[in-house]
Amino acid sequence: MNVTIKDVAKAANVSVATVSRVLNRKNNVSEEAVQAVNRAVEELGYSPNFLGRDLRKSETKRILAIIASTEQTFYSEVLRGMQDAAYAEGYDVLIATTGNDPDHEMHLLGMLFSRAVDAAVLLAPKLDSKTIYDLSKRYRLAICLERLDIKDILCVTINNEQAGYDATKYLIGKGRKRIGLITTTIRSQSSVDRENGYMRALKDSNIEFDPELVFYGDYDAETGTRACKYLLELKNPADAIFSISDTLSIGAMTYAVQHGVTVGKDVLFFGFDNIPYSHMFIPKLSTVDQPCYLQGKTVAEKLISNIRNEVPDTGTYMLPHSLILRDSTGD
Amino acid sequence: MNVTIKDVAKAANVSVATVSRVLNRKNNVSEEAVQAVNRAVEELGYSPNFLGRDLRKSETKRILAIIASTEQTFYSEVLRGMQDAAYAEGYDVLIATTGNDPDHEMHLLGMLFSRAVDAAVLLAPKLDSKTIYDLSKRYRLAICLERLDIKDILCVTINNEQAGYDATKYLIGKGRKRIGLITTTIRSQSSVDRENGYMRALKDSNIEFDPELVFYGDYDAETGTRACKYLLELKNPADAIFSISDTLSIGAMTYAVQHGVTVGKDVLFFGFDNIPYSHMFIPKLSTVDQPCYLQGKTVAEKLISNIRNEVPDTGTYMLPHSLILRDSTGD
DNA sequence: ATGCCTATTGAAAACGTTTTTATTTTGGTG
DNA sequence: CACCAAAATAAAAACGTTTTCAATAGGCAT
Repeated sequence: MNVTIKDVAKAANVSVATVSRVLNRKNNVSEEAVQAVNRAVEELGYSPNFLGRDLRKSETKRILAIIASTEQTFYSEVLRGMQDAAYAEGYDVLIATTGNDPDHEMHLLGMLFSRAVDAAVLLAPKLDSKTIYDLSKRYRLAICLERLDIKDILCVTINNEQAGYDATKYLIGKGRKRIGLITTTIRSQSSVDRENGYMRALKDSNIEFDPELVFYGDYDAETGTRACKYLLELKNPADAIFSISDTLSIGAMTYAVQHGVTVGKDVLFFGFDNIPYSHMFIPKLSTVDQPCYLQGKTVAEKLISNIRNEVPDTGTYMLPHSLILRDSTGD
Repeated sequence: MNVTIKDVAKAANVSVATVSRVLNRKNNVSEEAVQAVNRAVEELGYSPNFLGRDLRKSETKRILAIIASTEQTFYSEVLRGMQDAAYAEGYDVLIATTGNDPDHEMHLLGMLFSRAVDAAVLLAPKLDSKTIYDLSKRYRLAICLERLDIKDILCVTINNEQAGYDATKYLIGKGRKRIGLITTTIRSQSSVDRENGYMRALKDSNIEFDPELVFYGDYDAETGTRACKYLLELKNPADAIFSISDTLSIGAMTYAVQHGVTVGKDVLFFGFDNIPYSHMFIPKLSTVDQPCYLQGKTVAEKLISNIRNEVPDTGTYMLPHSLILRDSTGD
């Protein structure tokens, strides 16, 4: 029914081995054969079945990027970095989403066990560290944008703790003492790290930590709005708000603007991720920038070299972040 | 090196055929054998190699969604719809991005030719219609969110022409006569359709089309900002602006707000897509809502049933859109 | 002419499954 | 106890490639 390498061989009057050699640009084949095979391929409209090839070669030249959802727009640059690096090495990057469901995450990792891809990158791991760690011993697996509390697994990220510290410290430097924190109930290592940075900055400045100033919620702007309402209506309200993501900050600022609060003066806002909207929203949001493209590129490069090398690189690479200062902190 | 079905067979003291039957839950196998095999699988940590399985079965149970980039956040819901439908049928959805490059799009479709996936959905086709059409005759291929100027290929979308008409007509109904249009230089059928709808609405209301009122640019907010500046600085400036995407509208409104223009009164704005930010941005943006999740779900369902059926459904399905009226049109 | 090396080729093995076909075992019936 | 059908199993073929191995042909030095 479907045209296979055998049909091509027959049409070109050569053996399947020769066809394969031509198709894979091996050098030890006569010009004559090359012509004949190419003509036959053209004529029959043949395109090789990778299922056969992959099986034989035991490789697919594909790597899988596992993300939570395509909603968080800031994955985009990371993925582009991965694509570029992978493509340059002859690999394709496939993306799959977990919806933050550990079971689904495991299901997708099944593609790794079953050799449907050569390697995988977790960009929002929800499985427990031990599980991931064990898997990383048997398969080519890396973490990006996050880190595990277990070391010894290839990991490309930023120092989220330090970033949280830096942002909070900046607000404190502006004379703020009641600094609210908006974070998520869904725990990720990066959130925890950012929170810890926030704590350390307070401690560092002899400001007592007030649990009332922490708001836990979802990942969307609406949560930011509710959080802001809550934080500003406290008996002892917040005079600055640090969120672990720009989306939350923007939601928060929405509330502030609509309730006559002067952003950047009455209350300062600091976000995280430097998403495109953070500088489109008025007032513009101060935020922490992380090198998305570079993280993606780096993790793909290292992972692919791990595929090739016998002993894999299991290091942790923390790329530099930076503070972007805009209207929302009065800059 | 790696544990295969043979090793399991040996360990369980049965034939590979029996192992396969157990693993695939065939009924004609004794309870005894089931136990033995399961024990062996457990012991050896075996997980089947899909390259072998896929080759033999000539199917992968995976479908590929090809998008431009993960940046346009509104793909997210479409993909979720596809996932849900696919997952329910035992399929996985893989996502790959083209960056609007037709060559890369073709490269990705190679996964279809080479049987690395069972079917594919194009969500932002950049290849020419004829090429796609020809491919759709040989492989399971569908279009979503867009349509081709060639019929007779499975396609799930909305009536973009009508939607463009509706939005423009609404602005006209508000007494506007100088209606600007912000659109993209990158041509997609949906953009063209929306533009045509805009034209038809003008004609319908005996407003002469003025090419000066059309601004072509990129897909980002910054373009919207520039466009707005241009449209408001015309000798005969715009009193309403319809953009083919919310991102453009938001960029445009950013300019208006910053230059003392009262949005929803001095100038009306109408967007497209109803992205989350459209109602977070202040003022809130009036926009066209399209049923993203449903389009994704529908196309996946129909495509999978096409995989199964001998003669495929090649119909075009236009799902209903609706106008969302908010601040930016003074509602 | 003979032998040897190299370039090119074809036959066949291999990859790890599923499925078909053939064989053995089981259990029930006369 | 013999027979048969049904159930369970094993052996082998099949999927479409790549790669190994062996064989052939041709060119060159002796």
